[in-house]
Amino acid sequence: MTGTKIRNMEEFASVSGISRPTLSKFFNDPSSVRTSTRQRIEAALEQYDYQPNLYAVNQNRRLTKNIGVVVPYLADPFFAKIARTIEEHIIETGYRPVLLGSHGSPAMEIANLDNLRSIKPAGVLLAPLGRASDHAKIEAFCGEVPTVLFDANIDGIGEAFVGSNNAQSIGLIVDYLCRTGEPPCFFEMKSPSNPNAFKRRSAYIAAMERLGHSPALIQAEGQGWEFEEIGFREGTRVVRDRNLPTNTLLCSNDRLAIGLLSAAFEAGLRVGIGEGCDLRVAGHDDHPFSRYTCPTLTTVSQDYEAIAKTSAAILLDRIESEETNDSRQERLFDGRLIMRASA
Amino acid sequence: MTGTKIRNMEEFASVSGISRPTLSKFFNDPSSVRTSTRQRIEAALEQYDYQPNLYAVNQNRRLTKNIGVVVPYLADPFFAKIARTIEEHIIETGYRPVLLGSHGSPAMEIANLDNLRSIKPAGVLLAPLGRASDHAKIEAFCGEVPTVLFDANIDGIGEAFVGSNNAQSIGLIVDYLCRTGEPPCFFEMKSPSNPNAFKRRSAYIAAMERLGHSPALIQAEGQGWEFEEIGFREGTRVVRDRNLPTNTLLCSNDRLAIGLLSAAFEAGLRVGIGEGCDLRVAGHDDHPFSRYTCPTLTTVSQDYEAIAKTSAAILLDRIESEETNDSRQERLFDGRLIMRASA
DNA sequence: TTCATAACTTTACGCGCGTAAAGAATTAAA
DNA sequence: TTTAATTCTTTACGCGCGTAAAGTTATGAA
Repeated sequence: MTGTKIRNMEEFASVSGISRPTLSKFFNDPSSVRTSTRQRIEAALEQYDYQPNLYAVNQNRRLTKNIGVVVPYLADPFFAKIARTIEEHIIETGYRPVLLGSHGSPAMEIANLDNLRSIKPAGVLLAPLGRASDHAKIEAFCGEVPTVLFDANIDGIGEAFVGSNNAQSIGLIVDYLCRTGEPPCFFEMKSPSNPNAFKRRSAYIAAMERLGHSPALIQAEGQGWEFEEIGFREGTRVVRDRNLPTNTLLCSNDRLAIGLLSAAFEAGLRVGIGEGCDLRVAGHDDHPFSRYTCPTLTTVSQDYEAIAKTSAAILLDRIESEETNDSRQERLFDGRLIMRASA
Repeated sequence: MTGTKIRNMEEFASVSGISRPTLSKFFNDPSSVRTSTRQRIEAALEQYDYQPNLYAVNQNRRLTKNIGVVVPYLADPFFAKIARTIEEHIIETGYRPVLLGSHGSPAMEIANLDNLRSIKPAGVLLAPLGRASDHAKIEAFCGEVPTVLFDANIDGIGEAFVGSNNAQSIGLIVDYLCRTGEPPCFFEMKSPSNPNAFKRRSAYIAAMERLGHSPALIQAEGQGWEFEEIGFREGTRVVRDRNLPTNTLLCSNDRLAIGLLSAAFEAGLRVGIGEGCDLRVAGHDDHPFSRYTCPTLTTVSQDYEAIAKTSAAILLDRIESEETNDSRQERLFDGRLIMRASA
């Protein structure tokens, strides 16, 4: 890149001594040209500053190298982290990730998909909002664009689903809590927007019954994605009323637990496993902030890496094999117990 | 949208009875055609499902309607929030935001700018990493694409800078802390990557001297963007050594404070303003999680909304007036004291 | 050396749209 | 009603690249 700017592929062809069709092949897939030719082109690229015009390229390709990544809420570090991991895997394979957040709004989720449609993505990785999502429109989108769902499942929609094995992970922490103290009651939202929440509730009930305990649910009012706020509000109420059936609370997710811990702290309750503690609190997800709560939060970590890697791999496989799938696979990954100070 | 799919503008012209050049004008700027014509087109758009091919459109335009938004770290809720606010303002004005995070890596920051270059953005809003950034390459980029910096300034680079008035906001909280208890010492990173950190340090020193106190700095070792971890580590050390010059700590940002609070909690120190408290801790930024720390964190909130709105407005103004600016303006917004329980 | 094959060059067309130019139709003002 | 200004239609070209077809050159095995 000695600075000489090249305006188009024609011009680059003349300065590099390679014909334009060959250059076109090269830019689409460097390995599709002879090694000696590739080296000549790469040498020329060192000298001249040229890259194909993205818009001209994509206009003539039926499907682009873009891959949409849509998550419910980008300001949630959990989704920011998993989205980032997915992005890395996509880039490695030579595709271009396009990251979009829906900010908890079903309308924006659909708007994001519409926006993606206009950039003709090769495929989309979608973590849907869940119950609030416009299922019909998402299904229509999946009919047009190869889409793999992750994190939250919608039955039958998309090429595949990749997520956490809530039955296993909740079972894991229920076992742990029962083994080390009083059986937990389950702290969740009354009308959660995420399908995982329902799975976790069922998994909690099943685990409790398996161990011969009777399940108990504490359900917080509130809508939307301000989970900490909801956890704090309901936590304050629970602590004030002091009519808990047990001293152990298992939260449906870490963000609720963060709010709950804050409420317990304000009320002067000691949370933890030691002597003199009033309450045990556990979460689920291993949220990035759960290491810094007071006390640090015992939780179950999802296998981010595996979920990100697998969902990207399945999508790319579907894209490159071009086969319309008949078998919609569901891949679930086990959680891992993260023991900290809160339970 | 009765479902009849239209393949291109030509086809839409024939079914709508409007000539293609007029349609082209309409899609570029609906107000550029007569009202009656616009209504006929809009009526046709209701019936037929058509939208111009994004790639064909942008190929022929010198500059697109894309606006890049680059932040240092998308997994930081602070940046996620301000980026979101900026996105909203951009969408309102009919442009398309393209959100990119640099994940703390200067190389990725440059890669993001290179990626943006290839989509020919009309302009870019950039919150640079700061000291670690490749200033030369950023400057070169700003020479090609109208760029407004926000959050972190790099002297002389870009069309403008929009950020917080650190002198004011730090002064504000130093005043408050001195008024209500012991003068604070300043808790920060020894080699911070963000230019705001230096401004805040200077502002702290200036405020202390103005009030006749001698400033004291506590500088945490550590690199990168894991501020909570760094705050926790250094916090643990500080608490263990117990050689603080004062019982009040002002943290350079909330994420350091979150780590510090966690360390204080683990060490059994009582943080807060009441009787029997060992320590007061304050932060800066009003991080989304600072409402849920234990105790809740007293801090200074940045004026997200104004920073987002103003930086977007200045950029759009520059884009639409097409004038190469000679006067690089810097706009700073005052912070607001958020009094909570920690100080 | 011979020859089949792979890889290349040359030529040419098309993608969907921006946009310029010239003439026709509409609108608003006189 | 006449006239001038807008706004439209028609026609045509170009953007930068994908890609097909036919001919040419390079490659490597026999």
